[in-house]
Amino acid sequence: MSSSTPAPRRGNTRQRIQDVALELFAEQGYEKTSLREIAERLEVTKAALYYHFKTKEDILISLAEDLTRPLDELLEWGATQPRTLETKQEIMRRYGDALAGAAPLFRFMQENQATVRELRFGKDMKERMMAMVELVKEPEAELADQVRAVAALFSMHAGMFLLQNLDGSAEEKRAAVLEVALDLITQANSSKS
Amino acid sequence: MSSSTPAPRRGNTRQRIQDVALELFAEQGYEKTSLREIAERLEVTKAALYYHFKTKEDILISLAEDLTRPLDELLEWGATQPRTLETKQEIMRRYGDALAGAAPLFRFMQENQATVRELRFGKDMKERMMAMVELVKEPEAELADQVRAVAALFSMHAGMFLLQNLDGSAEEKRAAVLEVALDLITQANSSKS
Amino acid sequence: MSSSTPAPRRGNTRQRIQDVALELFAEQGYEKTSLREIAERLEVTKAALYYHFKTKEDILISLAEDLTRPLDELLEWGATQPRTLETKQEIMRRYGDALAGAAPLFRFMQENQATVRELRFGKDMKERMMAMVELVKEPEAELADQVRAVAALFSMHAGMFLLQNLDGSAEEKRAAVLEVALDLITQANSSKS
Amino acid sequence: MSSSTPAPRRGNTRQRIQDVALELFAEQGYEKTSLREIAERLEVTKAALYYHFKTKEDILISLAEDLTRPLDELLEWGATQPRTLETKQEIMRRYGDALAGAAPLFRFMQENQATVRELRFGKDMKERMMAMVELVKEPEAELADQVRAVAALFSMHAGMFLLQNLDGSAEEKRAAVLEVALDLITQANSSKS
DNA sequence: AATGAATGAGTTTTCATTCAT
DNA sequence: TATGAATGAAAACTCATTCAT
Repeated sequence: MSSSTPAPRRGNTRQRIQDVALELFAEQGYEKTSLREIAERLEVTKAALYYHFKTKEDILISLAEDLTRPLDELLEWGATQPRTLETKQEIMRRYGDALAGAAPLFRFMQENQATVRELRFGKDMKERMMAMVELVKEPEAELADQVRAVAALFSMHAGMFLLQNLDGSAEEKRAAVLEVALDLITQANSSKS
Repeated sequence: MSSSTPAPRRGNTRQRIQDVALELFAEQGYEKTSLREIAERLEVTKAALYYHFKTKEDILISLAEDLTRPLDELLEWGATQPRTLETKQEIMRRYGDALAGAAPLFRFMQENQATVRELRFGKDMKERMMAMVELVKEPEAELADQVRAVAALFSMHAGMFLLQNLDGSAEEKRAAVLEVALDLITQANSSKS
Repeated sequence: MSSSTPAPRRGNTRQRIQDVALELFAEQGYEKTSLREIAERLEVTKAALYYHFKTKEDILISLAEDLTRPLDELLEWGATQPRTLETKQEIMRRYGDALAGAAPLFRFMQENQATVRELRFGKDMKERMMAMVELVKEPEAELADQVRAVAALFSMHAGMFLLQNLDGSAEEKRAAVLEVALDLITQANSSKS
Repeated sequence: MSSSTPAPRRGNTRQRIQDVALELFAEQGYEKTSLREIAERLEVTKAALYYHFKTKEDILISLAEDLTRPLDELLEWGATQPRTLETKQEIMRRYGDALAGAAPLFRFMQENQATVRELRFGKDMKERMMAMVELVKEPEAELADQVRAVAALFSMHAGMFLLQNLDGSAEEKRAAVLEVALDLITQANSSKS
């Protein structure tokens, strides 16, 4: 009603909870992070968290949705495109963007699979990955090419945490990762089966 | 067949604890698995666990060591070999064997990274991976080729859990994964830098 | 009389915990008293104790502070007074009052020295006693007179628990103890060194 | 049968247990000292302790007896002597010797009263002290003189732990303590009632 | 004279969650 | 939009003790 950027400490608590929770979950894992810790860091009481989220798991789910949404959008978009090599490459590019845009979240999901798996969309997670693979491989690809498609996707994940230790600028690295991934996709799609 | 007494309870309890623990940790994650659960499944008391392991974490560590050992042996072996393409390929092959030999353990480590990271050899885990990368890439490889080396290794991990859903026999799949990995290594080492 | 609900459970829980804890600690010792016991006697859950005190030790510390405070006040007061015999006698009198005012606490501290010693102010306890001794003896007193000062203080402690068995009214006994203590102080300060 | 000093590591385990136990009990208190700790320091197993003592408490009792014995002997001896001032002074001297001879034990008993009290001879402990008081005071002494007798005894205890911080050689200090104690006894016995 | 393996009962502590205000 | 006070359930861990060998 008044200004477009609302008062800094008003109504944004829900968001702040998510931010802090993600930070702590990512740092120490979901189970090792207690609501007390989150509340303390926010300087509110635990009970306040319950005003905004029904359970601890709900916080996690709300976070996970932020991650799944762009992924699902990408899957939807991909489904409507022609199954050309160009489309596949574009999908990989967009996948890379999605990853980069939600890096900590992605990292967290990867490092807490055991937890996330139970989360009623953990199965989904795997299914989503399989759906991605479907989108970027040839329908009747032979095994090795399927593996290449999988490898392309996972290389991008791996890029997120192992490549930190390599030298080169972040952009250079992203570019290199993408290059390799696109390469793999190209190979996977060029067999004369 | 021979004895009739309920359970011989020989000197194998320590081993049995490790087995059950691995099974449960892998299934539900480390933090969600309580010592009570482990003890119950073994039909001993919690206190018995503490006779064999000083803490819960100690159980995990003892398991992790079973995983790290073959990896370290491979790293040592690799360090003594000539840095030829053949060696690198052999390293990948052996890496695949190590992975297959300790599959549940590996899977567990991957799905519980957040937990394992704290474990004083979590850092090491990353370092070990970096050391592996060093072994299979060219000393002065350009970024894309470094990424290829990383991708080769991670593809093998990915193989362990995403490929379950693909069809084909286990051996076929292992072979396909290896093929792609070797391919990547070969490419990574064939740049005319 | 007024309300009919089981227990008003107002904002006095913290205080009630301290009361019950002191009672039980004094009766059975700190280590032998479990939080379960305290909680049961208060008809709250163990967790409620943890709402008010971060650890069991914290309860003990909070109690100990109630004892140390008057003592420290006395030490401060003593430090500002002229070092006359009258002052010293007044210090002893006040010391006696402090003792009487916190008798169960004092008794507890005395009977649980082994525990209290670790408590980061256990050393302090001894130091405090030494500071008291400093206040009531001559600066350059010879050994025997120093001992007399010590004896004066300790007689007052002894008075608290051994004299229970003697006959005579409580006041008579307190008076007798004080008489002896003042006597000792007087002697300790009358040597023509 | 063979030599008078038996083989150093033969049959003396019981004694060694007592030594270590006393040391640890004195340092950390009885309850805080676990049998595991004692066993570890002796480099035997917990079960070995049970070969020599039926329970943990038994170890404590065996220690306590070492303390009570000289005290009881002194009480007996005192009972057979004429009730003169000289006797009383001699009792104090002997009491001082007993204290010095079993210093750590005495210290321990003092710092763990809460525990020792339950020990079926804890009551006894107090009774013993009262018996000592009886021996060194006049039968019909007035209250102040009774207090003086008590103070004399307790000064000797106090001497054991507070005087550590005073300077002067150990002998000098013992002598000073004894002087004060004898003084108090003399005063206590010189009233013209 | 001692050990290896285990137990039962307990301990302190932590956590997610609730609810009246 | 929150808080203060509490709970129930469970966790990890410890301890004294036992007993077959």
